[in-house]
Amino acid sequence: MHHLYQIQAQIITNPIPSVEPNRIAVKLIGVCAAHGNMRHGELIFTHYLTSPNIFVCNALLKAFAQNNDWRSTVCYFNYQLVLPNAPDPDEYTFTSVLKACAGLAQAAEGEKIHSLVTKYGCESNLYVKNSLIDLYFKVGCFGIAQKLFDEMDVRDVVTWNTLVSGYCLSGHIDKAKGVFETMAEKTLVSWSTMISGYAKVGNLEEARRLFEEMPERNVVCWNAMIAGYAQNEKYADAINMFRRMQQEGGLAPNDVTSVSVLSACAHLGALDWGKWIDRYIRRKKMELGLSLGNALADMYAKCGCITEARRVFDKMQERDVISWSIIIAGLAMHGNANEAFGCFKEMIAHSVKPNEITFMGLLTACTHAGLVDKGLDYFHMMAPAYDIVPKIEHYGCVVDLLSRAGRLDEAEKLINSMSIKPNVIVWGALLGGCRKYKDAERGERVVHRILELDSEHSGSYVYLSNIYTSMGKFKDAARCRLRMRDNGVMKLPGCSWIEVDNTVYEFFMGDRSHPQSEKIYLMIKELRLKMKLAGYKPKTDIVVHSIDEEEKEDALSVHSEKLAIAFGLISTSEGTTIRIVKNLRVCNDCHDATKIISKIVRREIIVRDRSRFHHFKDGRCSCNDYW
DNA sequence: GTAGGGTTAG
Repeated sequence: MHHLYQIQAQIITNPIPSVEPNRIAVKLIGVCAAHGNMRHGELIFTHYLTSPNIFVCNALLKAFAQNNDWRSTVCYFNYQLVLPNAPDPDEYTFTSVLKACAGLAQAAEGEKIHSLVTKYGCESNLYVKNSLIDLYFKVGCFGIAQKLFDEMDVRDVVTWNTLVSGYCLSGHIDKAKGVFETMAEKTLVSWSTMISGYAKVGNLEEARRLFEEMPERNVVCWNAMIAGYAQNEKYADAINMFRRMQQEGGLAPNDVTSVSVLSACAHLGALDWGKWIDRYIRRKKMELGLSLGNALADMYAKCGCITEARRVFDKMQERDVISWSIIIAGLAMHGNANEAFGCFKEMIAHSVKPNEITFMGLLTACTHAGLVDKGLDYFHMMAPAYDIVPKIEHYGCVVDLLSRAGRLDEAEKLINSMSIKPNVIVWGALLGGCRKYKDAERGERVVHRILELDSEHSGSYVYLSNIYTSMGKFKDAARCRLRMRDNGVMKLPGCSWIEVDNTVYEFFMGDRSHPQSEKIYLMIKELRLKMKLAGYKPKTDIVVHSIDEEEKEDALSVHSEKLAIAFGLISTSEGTTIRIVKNLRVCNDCHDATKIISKIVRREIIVRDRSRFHHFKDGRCSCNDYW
């Protein structure tokens, strides 16, 4: 980048008489675009050129379009139209601006440009036609796109690819497949388009089949496959694909690959892999742009390293709403509510406008710290101050906030006053409060509302049966459980992960499938003995189905996180921090047990559950038992 | 000109 400034300075102080300034500007803008520094490219255009010609105008538009800055592309195009001495747009101009319009999915603007294409006689150009087809697909006008395609006398492979991509984007995957199969010539782009098309509709088997079948592969199709897995919650598959890419592909992962893999790591809590990518990024000196920086910060936050997340965030050159939202949500997950609020203030000071997701972060920060009124303040601030209409997720959070604090009346009133139809999650949050504060009457009412919406809501059945049991209505409780079984209701099985030596091990409740299972159970037995000596009493009252005390205790001791912790203890060296990720919320008993275990074995144990992080150390937890 | 990427309640 440095030499660019030198060249530029030289031109300004010492213009080369024989060279037209526009020619130099075209080159400079090209360099700026390649470096992603369009602020500078814009400067060259606006400040150092007295009479830009068509070449330099096109170079600018192309540069913006290349950097996905579609708004600027359209903006400068419109500017060119109204400027008195500006050159007329040509087919190069239109390809750039049509791409930008497609990116913005602006139908009205697109139609306006289409008419200009005709006016300036560029409609017979193949590039322009291909761009028009793409545009019409992206604004949802399949009919017009197909008609333009049908009317063409000459089509190239890009024309066909555009058609396939258009049908994929609009969800007409079968139509896309039909076109794809009739194509005489297929390029890497054709295959990648189909692969990502299948991935987008969740058909990973078909995506994979095409991937295995294709004659050659580049980074993009590997990325499409990895991203497909990551976006369909098959995070382990995404990472496995990434491993395979390195083993057999002979291709270097790029920033897009890293973003997908980091997202998978974040979801799995696979810190070792995440750190590996971080080192890779540094080794390859990849630029920490918005996407990559955000993905990296989010990975660290979700893997329990909030300090590291903050370090990445601070190092980023540019930060957008997403960056701020990630860091706020990260702090919230770790229970650092005040820091999250501080970050929000900082964000506003940097004049970044918060979005709905930012507020989710703030609200969860309040939930995890039990700051009810602060949460209500944020909730009521959204619409008037920031023009964000609260969505069902925000209501869910606030109902949760009120319910946990025992303000059940307010919570129920809020639900009944909602302009959106409350869903199972909102009611479920209230049900949680009813359980905690033993409000059986309200609880029954809520259960009925939930079962109206979802007859397979396992939590409701379990709750109802517990209520009946505690009231001594054993027959009702039994009937409830029977109904649950008859409806085929299954509780989501508890599952925990632990990463040891770059491998993610998965444990289910009562799991005995692990090769070291015997050792694990021996460890649990030993721990249970030591815990008893330390005065720990299992909280057996939460176990519904068994009667026998001994049996209840057994059921508790094989919760998946206990298995994962036991495995962690036998397979890592003394003093190492143990990191567990869990798909459900950690139960009361496991929470107590883990606190004591951390003291007995003198280890820090970090558990990420469904909603937050618990840092167990020396018999205490960072959540202060509020979760 | 056509393919691949980041944040969202329980």
